[in-house]
Amino acid sequence: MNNDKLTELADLMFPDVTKTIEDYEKMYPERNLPEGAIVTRFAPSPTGFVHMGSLLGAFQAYKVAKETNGVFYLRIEDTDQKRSVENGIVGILNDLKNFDIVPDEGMIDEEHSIGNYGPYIQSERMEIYHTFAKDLVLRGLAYPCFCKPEELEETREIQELNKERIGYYGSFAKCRTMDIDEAITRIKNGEEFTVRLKSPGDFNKKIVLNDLARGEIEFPENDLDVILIKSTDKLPTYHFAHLVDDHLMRTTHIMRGEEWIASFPIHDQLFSIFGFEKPKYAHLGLVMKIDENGVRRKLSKRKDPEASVEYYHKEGIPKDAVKLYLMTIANSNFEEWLDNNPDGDINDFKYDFKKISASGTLFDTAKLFNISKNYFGKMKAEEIYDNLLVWTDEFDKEFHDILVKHKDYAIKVFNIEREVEKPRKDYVSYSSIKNFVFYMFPEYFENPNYEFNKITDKEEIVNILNTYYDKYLDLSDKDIWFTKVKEMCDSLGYASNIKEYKKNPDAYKGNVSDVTGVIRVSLTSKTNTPDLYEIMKLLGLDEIKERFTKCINNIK
RNA sequence: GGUCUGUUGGUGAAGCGGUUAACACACCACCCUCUCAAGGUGGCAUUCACGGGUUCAAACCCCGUACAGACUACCA
Repeated sequence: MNNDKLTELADLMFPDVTKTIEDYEKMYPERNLPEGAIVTRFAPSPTGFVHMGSLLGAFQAYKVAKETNGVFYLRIEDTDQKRSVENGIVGILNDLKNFDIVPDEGMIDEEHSIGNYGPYIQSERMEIYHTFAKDLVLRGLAYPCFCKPEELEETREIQELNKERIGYYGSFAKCRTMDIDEAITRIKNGEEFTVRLKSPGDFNKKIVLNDLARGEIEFPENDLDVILIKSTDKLPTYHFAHLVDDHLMRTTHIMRGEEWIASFPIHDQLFSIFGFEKPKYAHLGLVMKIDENGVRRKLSKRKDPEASVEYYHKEGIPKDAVKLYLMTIANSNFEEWLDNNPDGDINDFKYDFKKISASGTLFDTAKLFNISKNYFGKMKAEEIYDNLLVWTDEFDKEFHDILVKHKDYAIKVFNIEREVEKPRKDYVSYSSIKNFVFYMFPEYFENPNYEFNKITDKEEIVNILNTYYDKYLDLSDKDIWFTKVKEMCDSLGYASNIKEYKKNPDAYKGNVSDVTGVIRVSLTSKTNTPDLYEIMKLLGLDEIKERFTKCINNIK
């Protein structure tokens, strides 16, 4: 009896629909992929940048797809205009690219995409969503809802007051039972409406999610008549878009943040209603931080600079170091694997859904820095030079020019204590390098700020520098260099043997380290540097003389 | 209020009924040493949020409680 009415209603609600679900099934056939191939996606809003937590998810989704010869694609979820930003897609693409994540399919710039399952931007999939929604209306499983936000708010308040479950369900779902004729009339009158699911669920029945990361989770069935299509822009809500897009794009695995666990019953119900094959789900732990008040909370892109992926790019933390860190929080057995495969490539590590940590992870920059240090420790001087050139070109032009000008010299500087058994590990990022090497470049040594500490007396400093330059300076060999330094110590009343000095400190003015300290500071302005002999050799006799003189003249 | 998730040292965590409760980062001490970094050695949870129970035996199983978090939007 109702069929004609239902058809009239459905046509009225979705005048733009010209195709059927069948048509789309044909347009987007099942992917022809090898056995076990996993199809994943990253589906951000076009906000222009990627949040650390999102990157972690994208990183894992990408990794799994690559490992199984599957597909990783980028879908833009722009159904909420408030979240959209100009050039938002390109920004996201860049952030991903900075971490070597290049989608196989999806958007490639603000307007274009690659792949056969598009459009990959939701605002262009309007008719598709409407086709699916219309099907539901025709089957009596969705209906127009004319409730105003104020009315909804009212029901909510009543529910709160009576301590009832909050939401649009059962007798609270006013439009659910509306007469079709009335609905038709109201639509014809131009009234705005949303499209709601007529949920067949029973809150007293249970469903189970078999989460890849967490095991079985039990829920009551969904009985909320959730909104599928919004009223003003006719765009779908996340829940509906998830169903339509992930089905049509043939996504096999949904890897998303744990904030989505609670809406699983809705999603599961939607897939059931359409009889679509259900994807597998892995809900990932959130990335947290401890804020100023000592409270653990979700990393926020507004408050925390380190939440933005761009931050690491600017800091010059090598992307591979960040990836190593991400992997350690993604899979808890990764660190052990790395220990056993010190030269192993991250691509050789096998991702394991069971090793996803369920609890929210505190973002630990100290750990990241440590990983980065070790990473720098393995790099060759030439590599550092090349990468630093790229980094400075973007972030420190002045330093960039100096590096270009003194290429060979700079590489030698980076090579101090590098290609040896136990290379030094002090660089944590490209941005930190300048602080470690600036004094090696005359351009940065025009007005040094000397940090003398042990020996501070001007006359003594002058005496040491002059004596050293005149009689003991010898760079022909490291042993000879140090022997000479010690000889000078003896002649000036400093202990050349530290153990001797410790036994009887009062017998001396100080010890070798105090004396080399003076030389070190006069040459570099700093008390902590790499091997002094190496530095002096690189600086050369002329520069040493100049710096000694400068020091003597400038010291207060 | 409802639904769900989580809780092992400062941090990330291993553990899945019998362990001295791995490992890594951080921290501390000592050693090495021209300074620093690195490296070496050792220390750092008598105890696994708490309270009951099951058991010869529990961080691991069961039941409560507490705390933290997520969702409960015409946001994703």
